[in-house]
Amino acid sequence: MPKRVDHAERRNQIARALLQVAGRRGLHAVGMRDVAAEAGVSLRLVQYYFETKEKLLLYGLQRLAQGFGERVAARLRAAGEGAGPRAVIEALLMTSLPTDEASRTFHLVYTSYAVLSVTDRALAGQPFIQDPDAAEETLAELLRQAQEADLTRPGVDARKEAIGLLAMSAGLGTSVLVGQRTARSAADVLTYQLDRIFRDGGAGAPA
Amino acid sequence: MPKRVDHAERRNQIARALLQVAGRRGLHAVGMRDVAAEAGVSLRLVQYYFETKEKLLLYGLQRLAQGFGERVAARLRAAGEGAGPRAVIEALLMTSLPTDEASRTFHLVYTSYAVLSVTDRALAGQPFIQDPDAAEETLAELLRQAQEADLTRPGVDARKEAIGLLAMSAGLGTSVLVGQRTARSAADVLTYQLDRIFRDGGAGAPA
DNA sequence: TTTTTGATGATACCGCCGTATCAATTTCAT
DNA sequence: ATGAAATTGATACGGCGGTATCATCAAAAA
Repeated sequence: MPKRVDHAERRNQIARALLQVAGRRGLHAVGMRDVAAEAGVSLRLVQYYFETKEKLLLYGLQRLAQGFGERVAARLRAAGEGAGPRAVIEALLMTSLPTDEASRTFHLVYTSYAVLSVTDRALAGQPFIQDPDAAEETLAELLRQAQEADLTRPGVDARKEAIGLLAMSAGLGTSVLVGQRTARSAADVLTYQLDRIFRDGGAGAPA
Repeated sequence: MPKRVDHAERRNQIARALLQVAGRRGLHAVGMRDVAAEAGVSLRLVQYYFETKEKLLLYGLQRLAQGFGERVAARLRAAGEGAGPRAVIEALLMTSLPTDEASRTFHLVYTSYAVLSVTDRALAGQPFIQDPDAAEETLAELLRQAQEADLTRPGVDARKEAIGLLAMSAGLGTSVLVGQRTARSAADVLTYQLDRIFRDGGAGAPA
């Protein structure tokens, strides 16, 4: 009968616009009108697909996390098939560092969301304990596997290392974002930690 | 001549009010009127001491960093006089974790400032590379001293560890803030790292 | 007591932002 | 073509937030 349009695709297009503007001018400075303009669409249409701004933000957050997951997966694919635990862990940690535009936006906007979630009830729900929790679990499991394969040095606590590494990469990401240090030096610090955890001879062995 | 009032004290009072409101409702939600109400003062007076909101924010940021420094110093004093390098480092790292109301506010507001500084030119200046840079330098120097005193395990890179520890404590602080983990478990992770860096037998030795 | 400074009050301007309204118009599968 | 869905347009409301104005009152030092 009528005009058929992929609803989900439109929503993603608009959410993408939201993240682009947020990455450029900061999430706090993003208005509905800005999103509409960035998406090349009328303000009315943004209201049409997301009745309220809050819903738009929520959906944007989901898309942001999803995009991050896809970038991790892509990096893993690029690392080859039977990549060892260290390569997987490296992919996970390095992807969150603000190197290119995508990861920069991710880090900035994600941090903005995190700050908002502390005080705003609407965002305080699951979205901010779900994804990081999953990452922690994944990383801890990878470290445990590495231990069983005798790839790690003695005295390594898988869970504590997982928590520490994720926190460190997040903190490093922020320092890169604010211009305190380069992405390169941040990556070096992470590599240093991995060299400490893993035995010599693995991928990306120490100098 | 006329009524004499401690100008600096009034400014601090107002700035304190700003930080209190920011810690409660988030920095993004703080208005001039809120600050005035929190300080028990008229809106007009806030304009009187800080002509513009931007100046108020800048001054608030300074006060925030200053308050943090004072809390570190206090914790050091409490740790005793001739505290070893590890105790000093612990004081530095643990103070930034959101345990009580003061440190919680510090972390939240400081992170908000950091996010803003990425996109807003007014805040993008020194204030965000100055203090963290100083902390990094201090920490690196402390680690070097510990190395010379043979208190550390072999293979420790003082600077990389300094950078890593600061980033980790910042990241852990955020995860505590958003409710992902407790301050206690975050502290455990930091202790674990210090146990790894320092030889056994120092203050706060491993179990 | 006068004079200078601190402090207040009420109020308004202006602009932005989220939201709402409603009619009009384009697009397409049937 | 026709009818349902998609999309737009113009526009407005109400609220809030930073800033400005100006007159006024209080206080304390000279």
